[in-house]
Amino acid sequence: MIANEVPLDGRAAGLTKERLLVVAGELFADRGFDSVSLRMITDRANVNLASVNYHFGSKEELIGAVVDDIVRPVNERRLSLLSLIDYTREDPIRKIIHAFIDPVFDLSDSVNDDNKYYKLISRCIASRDDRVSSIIIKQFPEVLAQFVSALTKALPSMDSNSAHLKIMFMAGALAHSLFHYEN
Amino acid sequence: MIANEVPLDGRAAGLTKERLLVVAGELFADRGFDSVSLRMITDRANVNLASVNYHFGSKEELIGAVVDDIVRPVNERRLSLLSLIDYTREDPIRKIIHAFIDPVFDLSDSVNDDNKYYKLISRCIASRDDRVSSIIIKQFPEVLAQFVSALTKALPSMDSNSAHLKIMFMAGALAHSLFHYEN
DNA sequence: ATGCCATTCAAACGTTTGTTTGATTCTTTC
DNA sequence: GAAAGAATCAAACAAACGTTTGAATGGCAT
Repeated sequence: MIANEVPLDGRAAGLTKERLLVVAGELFADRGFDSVSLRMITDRANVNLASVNYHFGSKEELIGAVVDDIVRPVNERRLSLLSLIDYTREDPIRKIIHAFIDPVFDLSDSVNDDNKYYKLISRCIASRDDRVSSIIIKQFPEVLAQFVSALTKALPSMDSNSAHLKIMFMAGALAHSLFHYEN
Repeated sequence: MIANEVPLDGRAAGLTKERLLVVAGELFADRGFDSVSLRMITDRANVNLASVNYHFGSKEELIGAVVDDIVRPVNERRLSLLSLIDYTREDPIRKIIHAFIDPVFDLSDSVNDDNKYYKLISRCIASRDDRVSSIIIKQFPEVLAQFVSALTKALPSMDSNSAHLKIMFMAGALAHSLFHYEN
């Protein structure tokens, strides 16, 4: 009576959907998005091949879900840290840099087996693949703009083009460091 | 009589082989190695599909040939510049850095249409794809070792692990800058 | 127990992939 | 000019891809 027309989404455990996200993330991290087939993913996850299209619609949307799951919390934490900066106090630039970099390393080790998230994030940053970048591009321009704005606020003499380049440079160095990080 | 059993390799012009290398390089730079099919390449090059396997043996070996053509001269110039450094004079570190970076920009503009070589080199550096890295890995460890050695020579207080990381960091920043460089 | 609905499953779909084949064309050598 | 060999071509190959289908399964409310 109270709620009979409620959708009741998370019906039956939802184990396979979650397992797909985890396994797909591991494989994408290790081999890239193109080289990993749905059959590799479903075999390793011990689920049926069709479940990818059932739960996500397509491989492309699976990639989007995996990437989004990883990138979103990092970017949210970045903006959160950035908003806390007091530009009247000392060394705001150092704090800006930390606001960009630290959230990547805040991922708990249990979730980051074999540096999975490091590899995955760096694959996203380094990718010029239209499908991936169009997914990340939804979030990153906002983040980029905020950091450019923060940098010009901390260094009024710097124009925004220059700030833009410096943030990208930092992102690239970070991505590469993550990508080739071992042990 | 003089030479009847001589192989005479470079027989008929070899136009298609060269055209394959050029076109494949352009496409690999823009879309990555996996996403480009042999049919894309041969169509754009106006050659027959089978010519790839005829001239190179396989797609993998074509990738190897394309990458090698681009990376080899850059690395050779790097080592050449590095060997010229006089460590008793001023600012050897700056020269080491320039020895690593400058050769990338020495590529003539005519060969580097649409930043093709920038994108391609950065794809190689950023790639964890086994096929590509196993090709580059043949050259790069030597280059890396030489630069680590140079850096520890210029900065005796630095251990080789640290030097190693710094070179990789520089390579990553360079790759990312090249990759997202427009105009 | 029955009907309902979300989920899982094996099997097949049509494409596209890299590769191979056998005939044909062109160039070179004697 | 004839024989030989390298290079090109259209066509087909098997394998792998993402996706779709229709039946089987499971739990839940009635």
